[in-house]
Amino acid sequence: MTQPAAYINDEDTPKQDSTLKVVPNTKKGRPRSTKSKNAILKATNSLLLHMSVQELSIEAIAKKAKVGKTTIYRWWPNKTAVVMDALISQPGIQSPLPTPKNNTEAIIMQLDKLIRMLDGNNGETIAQLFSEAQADEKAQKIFSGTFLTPLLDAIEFSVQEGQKAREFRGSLDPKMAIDLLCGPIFFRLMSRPADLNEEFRETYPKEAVRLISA
Amino acid sequence: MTQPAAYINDEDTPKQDSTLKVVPNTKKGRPRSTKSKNAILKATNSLLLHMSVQELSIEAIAKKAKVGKTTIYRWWPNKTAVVMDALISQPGIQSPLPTPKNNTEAIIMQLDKLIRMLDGNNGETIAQLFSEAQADEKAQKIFSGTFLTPLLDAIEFSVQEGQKAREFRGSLDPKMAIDLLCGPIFFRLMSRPADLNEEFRETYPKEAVRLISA
DNA sequence: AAACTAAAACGCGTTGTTTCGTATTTTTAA
DNA sequence: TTAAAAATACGAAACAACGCGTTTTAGTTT
Repeated sequence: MTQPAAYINDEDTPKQDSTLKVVPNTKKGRPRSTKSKNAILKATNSLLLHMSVQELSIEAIAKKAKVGKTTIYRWWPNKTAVVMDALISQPGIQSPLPTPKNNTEAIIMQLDKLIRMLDGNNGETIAQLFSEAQADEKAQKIFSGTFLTPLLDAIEFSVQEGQKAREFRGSLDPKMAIDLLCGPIFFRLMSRPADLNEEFRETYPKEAVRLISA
Repeated sequence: MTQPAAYINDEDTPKQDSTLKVVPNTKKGRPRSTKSKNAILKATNSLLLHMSVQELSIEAIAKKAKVGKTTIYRWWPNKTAVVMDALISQPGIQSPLPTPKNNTEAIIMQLDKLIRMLDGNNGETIAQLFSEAQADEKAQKIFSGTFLTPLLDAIEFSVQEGQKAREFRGSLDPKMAIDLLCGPIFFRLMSRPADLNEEFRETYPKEAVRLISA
């Protein structure tokens, strides 16, 4: 499966990344402040309740977190990375799924989880990150690597397993299947986010999996 | 059906709009320069071949079109409106469809046309406008009013007609049908635009209409 | 006379970077 | 064992660069 973005480090195991951010690979000197890091992520989530990703500025985060801008720029390559980190640092956002009894159920559970994640304020933020990624290559890499690709890979895996097991139509291109399954969700997120509600969450996943069934 | 955005005027029939732009309602004095208008739209399209909507600035348009910024701001409320106008001013972008023999065919033709429009540079631009609309209410109004709503209304109309004629499943919520039909297209546009190619255009519309068929 | 035109300059706010003096931790060496 | 040195972190402040929408100016077209 996909690795987490390399600029996200465990507190004690810094790693290297060629494209995103150069992280010191020694342990000399003063270690970074966990307090500052947490304050930054917390401030980011707090500010995102009242403004868009685009409106959010590094300056505002620094001010709210009572932290220097330098500290932020030292640890994240850009705003997208900070916001992405803040998102996934929220408790409950990456709750594991129970074991499905077949691939149909697996798909349904994954779609249900996705819709839950996109319902509400986090959904707005993710839509804005997705948007920002359209024109900004760095943002694109971070958004894809941290969020989109892992998500789609997991679904593609279930699709392929389901095709092997003859639960799903084998003639269907897996990429097409992903678009059929996820496209409507993201489209609704971006065009009528208010309709991404409980009713949709209860009806859509079953409907969607029907579309790819054998 | 939906009206075009009111800031888009015929050369000789200026209209009023409360929200977007106040347009003079008399015919006294010097009329606006058609040359300037065309130069602005042409310069916008030209610049968009090499940069994103976000990178594009009103200043750059004015410079390229050899026009004062004042002239642009007098006739369009913001960048989104200029870009939207430039897009639809392109020849062939709003080619009328031949008369379909039933609603199934109507849907297929509409989807085919949409995919054609989104394939290539215009697709990138539309994705960027869609993105910009996520966080900017003015951009949202212009994008929806000029592009998205008319498109979706037309498809919804065909869906409902098809349901009356028992071509499509009557149990399906029309909004859901629209998401099923258009979602995958826009999702592919924003996640893997290179895959919005001829093969997709030939396979997807037929696949999609199958999903809502009775 | 009225409404337009291009061009230039304006103040404002935001951006990412750099510089500053200081704090904390590890390494070195007495 | 302990104390100085080296390394890296920290927050605050100042920086230049940029695009924004507005205003001013002087000239043009109907």
